[in-house]
Amino acid sequence: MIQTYKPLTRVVLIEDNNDVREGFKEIIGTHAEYVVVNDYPSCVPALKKLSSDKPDLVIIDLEMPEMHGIEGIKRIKKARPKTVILVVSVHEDSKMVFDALVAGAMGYLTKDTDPEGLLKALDELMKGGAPMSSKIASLVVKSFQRSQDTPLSERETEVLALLSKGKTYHSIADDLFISMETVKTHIRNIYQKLHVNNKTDALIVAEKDNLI
Amino acid sequence: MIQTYKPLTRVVLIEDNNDVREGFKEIIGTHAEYVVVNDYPSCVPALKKLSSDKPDLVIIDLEMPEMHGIEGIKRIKKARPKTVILVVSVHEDSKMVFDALVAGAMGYLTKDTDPEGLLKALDELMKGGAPMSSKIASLVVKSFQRSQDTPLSERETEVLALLSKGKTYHSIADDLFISMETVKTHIRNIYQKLHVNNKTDALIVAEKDNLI
DNA sequence: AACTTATCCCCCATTTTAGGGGAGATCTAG
DNA sequence: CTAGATCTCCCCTAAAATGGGGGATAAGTT
Repeated sequence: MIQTYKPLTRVVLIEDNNDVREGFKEIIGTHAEYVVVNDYPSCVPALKKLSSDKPDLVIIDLEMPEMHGIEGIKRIKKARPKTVILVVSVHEDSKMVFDALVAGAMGYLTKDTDPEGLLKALDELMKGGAPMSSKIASLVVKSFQRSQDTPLSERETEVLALLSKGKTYHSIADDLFISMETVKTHIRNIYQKLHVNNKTDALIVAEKDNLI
Repeated sequence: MIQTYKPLTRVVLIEDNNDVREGFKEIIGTHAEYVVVNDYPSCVPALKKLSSDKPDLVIIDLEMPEMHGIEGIKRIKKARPKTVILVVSVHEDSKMVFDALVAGAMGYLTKDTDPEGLLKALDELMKGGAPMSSKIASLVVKSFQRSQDTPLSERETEVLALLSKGKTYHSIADDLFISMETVKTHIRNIYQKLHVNNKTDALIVAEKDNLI
């Protein structure tokens, strides 16, 4: 019998805790479509073996010795851009989550995920989805939403948003169909309300307070 | 018997297709924790009744007559910031999705979602999650990731990223511990590579090509 | 050897920004 | 109805920032 139909998904695990790693291996082993080709306690050996392991999917922890998982994700994506990466971490703080996604992770589970949840996430990933634990998903969605209590008026917010895209007063004026003088006035008022006196500081405050 | 424990979650439906709306009503009616206090074929009447409906959760379509769902979301969030909003739409294009999330939606389902999926999403929302169909989730996650094939070097990308935050050459130099002259050189090279000759255009290209 | 990258320097003109003044129209809230 | 906020526009001026041109050196890669 010739097996050409549906090749197995090659999985690599990178997780420094031996028990957790073995647990993952066992869980994934129960699923017929996945094969764990290798597992490592650190990114360093995993990166060395990338070209022979040829993983379709990497499950990676973040807090690990030798090399941080975020750095590992970057290097894996650089070497093999098509590899799908799933983070399994205890961290639920936004910086860690966003850094991981920016680095190239497509999914992010917290460690309290149960076996079924893990397998479901793998299936979700392989069909092009982006599985996330609920806290992670809400972090991500909230990152799109701006603060509801802003000192700025709607028009000012609009001007600040264009300013943040690197537009000059002149092009903001064109975009909003108003004169450059009006743009200047808005910006002066914005600076006053945000207690700053230049563009850079205004954008730092805007970023911090989620005004745009 | 005094009922103080676990008040029902008040749900409002806004969906112009009568069949779909009735379907949702029926599905949600099967769940003991939710009560559909009202349902509307348009945002306009829904907004008028907001203060008496007092919804904890609004399920809303996007393409509707009289007022677009995005605008409806904005107004609902403005009037009742704590209301949780779930979009159920056929649209899977990124602009629509991001506009909805920016406007204040916490979840986004496509219309092929089955009844169990809908109820699961509601539960997820009420415990602070952000349920999304898998295509939507992957759109959202991908929005964090930058293009893998950039003409820019790592350092140049770094400089461009700081430029995009509104930093001046001087503060970029400080941030990267290099001289301002070096920053200028990097920026000149960036402009050449991106075929532009000013900051605004560079950032437009960067945005379009996902370089930062 | 040629190329890319990252770093730094000079000169110079133009563009952009910021701060000061004021003013009229509209709208909202007290 | 009045006071405040918002949005619009104008004048003047000076400082800050940008961009374009010319280099150069050192490290690293192909």
